[in-house]
Amino acid sequence: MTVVRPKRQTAKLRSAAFQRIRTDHQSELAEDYVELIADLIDERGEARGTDVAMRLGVANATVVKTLKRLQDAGLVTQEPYRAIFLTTEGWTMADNGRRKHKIVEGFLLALGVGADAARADSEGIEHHVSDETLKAMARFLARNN
Amino acid sequence: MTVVRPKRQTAKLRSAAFQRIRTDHQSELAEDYVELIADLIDERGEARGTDVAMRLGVANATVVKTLKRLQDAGLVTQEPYRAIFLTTEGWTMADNGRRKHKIVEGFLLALGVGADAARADSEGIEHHVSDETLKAMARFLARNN
DNA sequence: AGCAAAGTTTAGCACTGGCTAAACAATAGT
DNA sequence: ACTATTGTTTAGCCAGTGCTAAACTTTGCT
Repeated sequence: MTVVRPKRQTAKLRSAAFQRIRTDHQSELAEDYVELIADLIDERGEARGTDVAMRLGVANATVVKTLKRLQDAGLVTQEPYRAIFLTTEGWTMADNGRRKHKIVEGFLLALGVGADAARADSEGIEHHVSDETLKAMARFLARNN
Repeated sequence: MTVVRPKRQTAKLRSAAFQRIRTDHQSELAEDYVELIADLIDERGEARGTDVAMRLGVANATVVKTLKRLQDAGLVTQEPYRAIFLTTEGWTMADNGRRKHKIVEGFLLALGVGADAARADSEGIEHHVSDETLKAMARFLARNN
């Protein structure tokens, strides 16, 4: 049975997209946390670990552990048994995420997707949208306001 | 400092979206593998671990380990030192993924996103699109063919 | 003030998905 | 047929993200 040999040159290029997805996944969780913490602070004046756990649907202990990493990453500050704060860097990331989120969700709605699906899907899509695509969505949104 | 207390009832609902993202992530890798294996079989007649590793941009050993899991999951069959095959279930998943992929990528192109970004983004977005959103994209695509 | 309830953290486990280095198998060239 | 090259698997490491149960703080009530 004759089999075509691989073309190694093109493979490397192709893999870039997958590589981006993997690194995206790393920051994804961080963005979700930071965005959610920002929302909580805006909504209630403070963000507590339990609320984060609840909204994310994970155990308390998981949040504690993740917050430690986010703290190491310089996105968040927290004293034991206290509320969570965002650093400047954390706020930047949060605002960025929220901006993206809003565009993606609005875009889906404008496309005719129902409110529930738009909300749920935008949560996942948000992290995989390049600037270029985001601009295209914003353009569409502006045309179909 | 007065702080508004959490509303627990709504939190549970909100967390559903995040929960879906987490389960999505679990199947995401499987879908990527299976889709890629299907492509390789179609393109070259067979899929080998090395090619998968190359295209995914991942070490060979990682692929071996993952394939073992996919085999346990009933998506793939493989003998040591042999090519990889998809089970019926594997083909179903692959075809489904490729269908989705095509719609999402085509949609992004129709939206005015450049070819490179469309390809890269669709790879990531593909896994976070509900049927409803997919239908909306297909509709758009049909209108703007 | 003291104690019970509620909230938070720690400890320890499991699994996934990545890696490198070393061992092993298959293939191709002489 | 042998050997060198290439391809594949195993072994063993690490970090991330999840969990439960137990320990420890804080808070609120009498």
